[in-house]
Amino acid sequence: MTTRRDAVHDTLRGSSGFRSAQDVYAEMRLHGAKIGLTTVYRALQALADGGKVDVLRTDDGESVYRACATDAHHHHLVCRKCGQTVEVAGPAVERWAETVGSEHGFTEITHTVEVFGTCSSCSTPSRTA
Amino acid sequence: MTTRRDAVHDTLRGSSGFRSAQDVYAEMRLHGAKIGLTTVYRALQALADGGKVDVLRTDDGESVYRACATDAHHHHLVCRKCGQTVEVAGPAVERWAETVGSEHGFTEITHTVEVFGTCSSCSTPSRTA
DNA sequence: AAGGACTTTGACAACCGTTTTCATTTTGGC
DNA sequence: GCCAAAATGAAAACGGTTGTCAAAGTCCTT
Repeated sequence: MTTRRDAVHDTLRGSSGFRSAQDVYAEMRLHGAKIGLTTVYRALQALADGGKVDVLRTDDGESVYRACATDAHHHHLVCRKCGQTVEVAGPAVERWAETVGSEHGFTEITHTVEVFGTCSSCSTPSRTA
Repeated sequence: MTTRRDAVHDTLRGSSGFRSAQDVYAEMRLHGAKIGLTTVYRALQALADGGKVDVLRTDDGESVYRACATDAHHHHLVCRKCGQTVEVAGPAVERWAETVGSEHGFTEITHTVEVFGTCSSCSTPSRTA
């Protein structure tokens, strides 16, 4: 059954940012779910393989996952403080990547584009109190 | 002394693609260098911190390094077969990232952009014999 | 319902790249 | 030559991730 996998997917949907496998595991346990870390990893991989969630790597090599609102190709604008993420399209970037690639004789072009910044909530100094 | 660090830097310069710390270490040992893995890691970090080399993460979480021809901000077009890398500029992308970020109220925008493809040498089928 | 084959699960160990530790060596200054 | 500070590197520690494998669950057939 895919019950566990769905549970993992649901947990991910409950968050607006990217979460690590261990985050998801911890949260599920907090909410009383009976699930093992191994299963969370497997569910996340399956979800990622099926294009149900997006994956990216943090600077320290951790894989983080996020349930995307759309199946279409898109990129992310991630707040480096709170992790809040906005899905953004970048047609211009897609074209640029293709162009740059073919100019140099490369084929089967793919690309990774992620934008980081500090969101308005986090950039308001007096908001931390 | 920075002798070891220079040696690491030189080794990196001898390659046209991104190399992992362990790759660099292995190659240096092959060429008879007396150096420890720890030192290679430290040298690579120092080089990266000083902006002397570019770092990125492979899909499996390994850090790979490359000696850049320029200190200026640029991106990479990497062959997914042989690793050959071309440095590319993308002013349009820089602007796009800024625009997208500020449209959503984000500040201090940074971005990661890498383009992957198959280079002309690697895409020629009969070249493998 | 019972039996059996196949799948899923999860505790735990193994992995692997990376970082830390710490004793030793090297370097530079006096 | 001597001492203090920095660099080195072997080995241990670390941390996220993956593999192992036996136990549990599921589904189909009888």
